[in-house]
Amino acid sequence: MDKSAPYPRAIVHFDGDSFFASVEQSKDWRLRGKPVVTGGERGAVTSLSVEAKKLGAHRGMPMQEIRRVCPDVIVLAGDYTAYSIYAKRMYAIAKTFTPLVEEYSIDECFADITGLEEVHGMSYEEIAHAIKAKLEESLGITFGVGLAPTKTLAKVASKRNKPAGFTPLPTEKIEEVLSSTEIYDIWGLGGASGNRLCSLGVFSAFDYIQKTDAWLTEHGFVKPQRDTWLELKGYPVLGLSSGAHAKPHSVMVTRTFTPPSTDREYIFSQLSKNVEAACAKVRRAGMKARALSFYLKTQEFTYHGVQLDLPTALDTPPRMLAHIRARFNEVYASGIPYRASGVTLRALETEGAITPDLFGEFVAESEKSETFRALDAVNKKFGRTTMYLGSSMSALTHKEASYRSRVVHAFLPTGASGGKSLNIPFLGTVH
DNA sequence: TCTGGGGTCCTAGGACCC
DNA sequence: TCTGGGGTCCTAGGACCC
Repeated sequence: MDKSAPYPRAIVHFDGDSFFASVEQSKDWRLRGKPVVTGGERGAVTSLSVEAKKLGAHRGMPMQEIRRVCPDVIVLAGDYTAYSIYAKRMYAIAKTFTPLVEEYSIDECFADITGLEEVHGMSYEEIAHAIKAKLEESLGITFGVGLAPTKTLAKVASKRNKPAGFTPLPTEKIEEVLSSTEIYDIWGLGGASGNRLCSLGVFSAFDYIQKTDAWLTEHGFVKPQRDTWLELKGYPVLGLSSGAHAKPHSVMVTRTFTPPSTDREYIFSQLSKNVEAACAKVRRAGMKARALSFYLKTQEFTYHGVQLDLPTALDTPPRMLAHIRARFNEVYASGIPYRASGVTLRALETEGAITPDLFGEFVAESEKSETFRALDAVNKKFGRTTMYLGSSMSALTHKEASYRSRVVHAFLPTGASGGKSLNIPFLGTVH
C-alpha cells in the first residue's frame, strides 16, 4: 500500500440527512419546507427535518416542548416500512457502482471504490459524487458523503458540511481535518474512552494520532482504540462486511413496564411476552436457540440475570418458559420493584434451507434473508420491532408508484397505512 | 430526559487440564 | 506447603454502535 497516495484505498461513507424526516418529506411533497418530526407513536422525537431544527427543536426534547418551540410542527408516527425500503434502494444504487457495499444501518452505508477509476472513467472524487447525485435524485433526500482512505476517516468526512455535504479527505488533508475533530465525535471511541483521553490531555483526533503505539499500551488502550488510532492515521484495518447479511448471533427482547411492579406473576408474564416475541424472531430468521438468558432490572437499574443452556435447540416458548420458571427465583425477590425484563436467545443454529415464515408460506432462504436484512436495519436504528415488515415487503412487489397514489396515501395515519405507504415516488418496484 | 430497545465485539479472569 | 509453567475453554461484563 502506497501511503503517500491521496487514496491508498478509497472508501465512501453515505449518511442520509435527517433520514426519517427526509423520507417523510420525500413521500409527500406537501411536507417539504415544513417543520416535521417523527416519533409521534412513542411521544419521543426520533428525527427532525432541517426546518424543525432551525426553529430550535432537537432530539431528546419532549413532544410538548417541541410544540411550544414550533407550534406549526407536523408530528408523524414513524413509518419503518417506508424507511427500510428507502434503505434498500440506497444500498442497491451504491451497488450499481461497486459490489463492495456494507449495509451499515438504515440510513448509512459504506462503499469501497478502490481501483474503479478506469472502470467508470472518473476520479475517485467524481465517482463518489456521482453516487451521491444518483442517490439524491432517486430518493429525493440529501446525503452527507465522505471519501477517505479508511472507514473511520470516511465517517469523519461525511459528518462535515452538513447537510448535503461532500467532503473528500485525501491523505494529505488528514491532519488538517482531524485538528478540528473532537475526540468525542470519533466513531469507535465512546464516552468512556473520550473521558480517559481528555483527562490525558488528548482533546482532538489530531492529538490522538500524535500519540505513539507505546503510549497507547502504557495507558491501557487496547484493540478497539488501537484500530481506531490506525484508521485515523490512514491505515485501513476495518474491512467492509459486504455480501449477504450475517445471521444474528443473538436475539433479544426487552421491555420496560410502567409502572414498576413487585408482583411475581405479573413480572413472569412480562418475561413470557419477551420469550414469545424472541421466538417469533428466531423462527422468522429460520433459526433455533440452544441457550438463553433472562434478566430483571430493578428500579435502581441493577440487573439480575440467569443464563442457561437448553437441552435441545428450540424456537417455541413453552419449554423455554419451563426452564425460566424453574430458575425464576434466582433473580426475583419479593418486595423489590422491578422496572423491566428481558430475554436473549443465544447459540443460534440455522435450520433447513427452506422454512415456513410467519404466514405459513414457504420462501426461499435468499429471499427471506433479504427481508430480514431490512428488518435488522430498522431495528438497528431504533429498536422498534416492526413485526409486519415481512408481509408488507411481499405486498409491495405488486404495487406501482404513481402520482395519484402518492397523494391519496400521503396523509393516511402512517401507523395504520401499513402496506399502503409502499406507494412511494422514485422507487418503482422494490424487491 | 432519573435513563428505550437491539445488537456486536473484546477482555479479564476462573475452571480445568497436563 | 514458598508452588512451576503452559495451555484451552467459557462466561460475565464493559464498551460501543444505531
